[in-house]
Amino acid sequence: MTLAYPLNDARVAPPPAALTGVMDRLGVRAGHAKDTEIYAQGDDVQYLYRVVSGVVRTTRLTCDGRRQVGDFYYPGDLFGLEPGPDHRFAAEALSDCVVQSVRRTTVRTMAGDAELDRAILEATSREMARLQDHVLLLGRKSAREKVAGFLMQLAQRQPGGAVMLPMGRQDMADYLGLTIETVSRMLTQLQGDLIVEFPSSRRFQVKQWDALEDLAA
Amino acid sequence: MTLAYPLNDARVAPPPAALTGVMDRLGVRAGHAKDTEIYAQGDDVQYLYRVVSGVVRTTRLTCDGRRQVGDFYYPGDLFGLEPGPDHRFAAEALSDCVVQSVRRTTVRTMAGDAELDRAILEATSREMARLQDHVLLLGRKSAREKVAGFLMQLAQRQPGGAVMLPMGRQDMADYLGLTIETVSRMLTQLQGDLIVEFPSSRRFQVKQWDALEDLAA
DNA sequence: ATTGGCGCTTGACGGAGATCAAGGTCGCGG
DNA sequence: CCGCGACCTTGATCTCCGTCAAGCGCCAAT
Repeated sequence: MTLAYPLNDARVAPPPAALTGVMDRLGVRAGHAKDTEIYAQGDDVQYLYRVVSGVVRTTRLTCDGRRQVGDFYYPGDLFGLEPGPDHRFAAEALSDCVVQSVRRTTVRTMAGDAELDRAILEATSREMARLQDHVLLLGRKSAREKVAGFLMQLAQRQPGGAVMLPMGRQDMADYLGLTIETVSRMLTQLQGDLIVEFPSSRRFQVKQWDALEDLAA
Repeated sequence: MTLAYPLNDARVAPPPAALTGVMDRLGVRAGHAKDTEIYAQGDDVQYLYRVVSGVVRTTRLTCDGRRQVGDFYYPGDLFGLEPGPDHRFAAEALSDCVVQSVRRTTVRTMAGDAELDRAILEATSREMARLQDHVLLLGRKSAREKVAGFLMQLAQRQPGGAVMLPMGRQDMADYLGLTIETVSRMLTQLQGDLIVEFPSSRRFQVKQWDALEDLAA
């Protein structure tokens, strides 16, 4: 029995081969301008999507206007994998981006091969792992830990020197269950502790990986 | 496009037929005493489980001892449906309980029928819906709203008059990302507002369903 | 170069919820 | 019936983070 859960590679690993194959062959490309909706909260779940370029975020709005960001999707990531008949989260273009999509029914009829069913299951499972991590993050972590954990996730995706932050402070805040002010304060604090360095507000570099890992807990 | 998300029936609906069939035929029953582990965090994912009697909780521990409760499972519910090769949450008997299990590999070889694959997918999807709701709950709700929402969930499961609370205050707190004191205060507050009534600490009755729904948002 | 606007940071302050510390209640074994 | 222990509630205080309000830096349009 392990007790430490330092990193979740669900976020890094590529999607299952069977799905990328279908996407490659049948995916229809469409461009989406920054901050436009790809599908809305409440829409029927009909398509399966893949990011080609740019970044996508999923969000959910409560009736009184509070916003929760579900996740961010990068080139190569699948999204729109939702269980129910309708989308509980909306998907929006975080930046100008290109997205491929195929009808779910197409995917299903292409199947019969359990191969593809299993691939969807695997992709869904990966989505679940993200959600589980998100639950722990939101439920039991301090602001500082949340922000540190978030930066670590990003840095894992873009290994090497400088890491880009495609999203603004508000998106981070809504992902972490914080306010922009708190996010900003934690960032300057982490920078003050020489754990991370921000040459500009949308770009950073990890200075002490071990300290960041410790914090993210 | 709908904006309000009052209730999630994922929690109420029965599991897919194909799986209950396999469980009925092949499930091996085992008793578990209160507060004992059914599987541990980090264990290999090998079985699929179903609650026969009693209640099960899933929990995750951070290295520094903070605890997050994943969910509570009632008779008829499937659990142990986790994506990765190892369990990220442990499962424990909340009360003395009886649990049925089948090997995943058994389930898989029984398949080939896509029927069963789809059933697992559906069950997994339902699990995801729970997680999505949990994320919203933890990220963007006040203590009062969290507790109200929790009570509503329970009441939906056990329609009719008195609702039992199988779990203690600590388990509620760890599910909601709060402390026992805060949970307790919110309960007395909700009772003071005549929204709900506690004849004893482990049993309650909803007095104003509409007010409770409003609160849960 | 000037201006305006937007996104980010910073400060001062207040409040929701955590922490610390007693009690209270209930159920069980003696 | 009594007493012990686990669980729950309640109160006092503290602290982290949210709120409110400037101020700053950067880019784009005039």
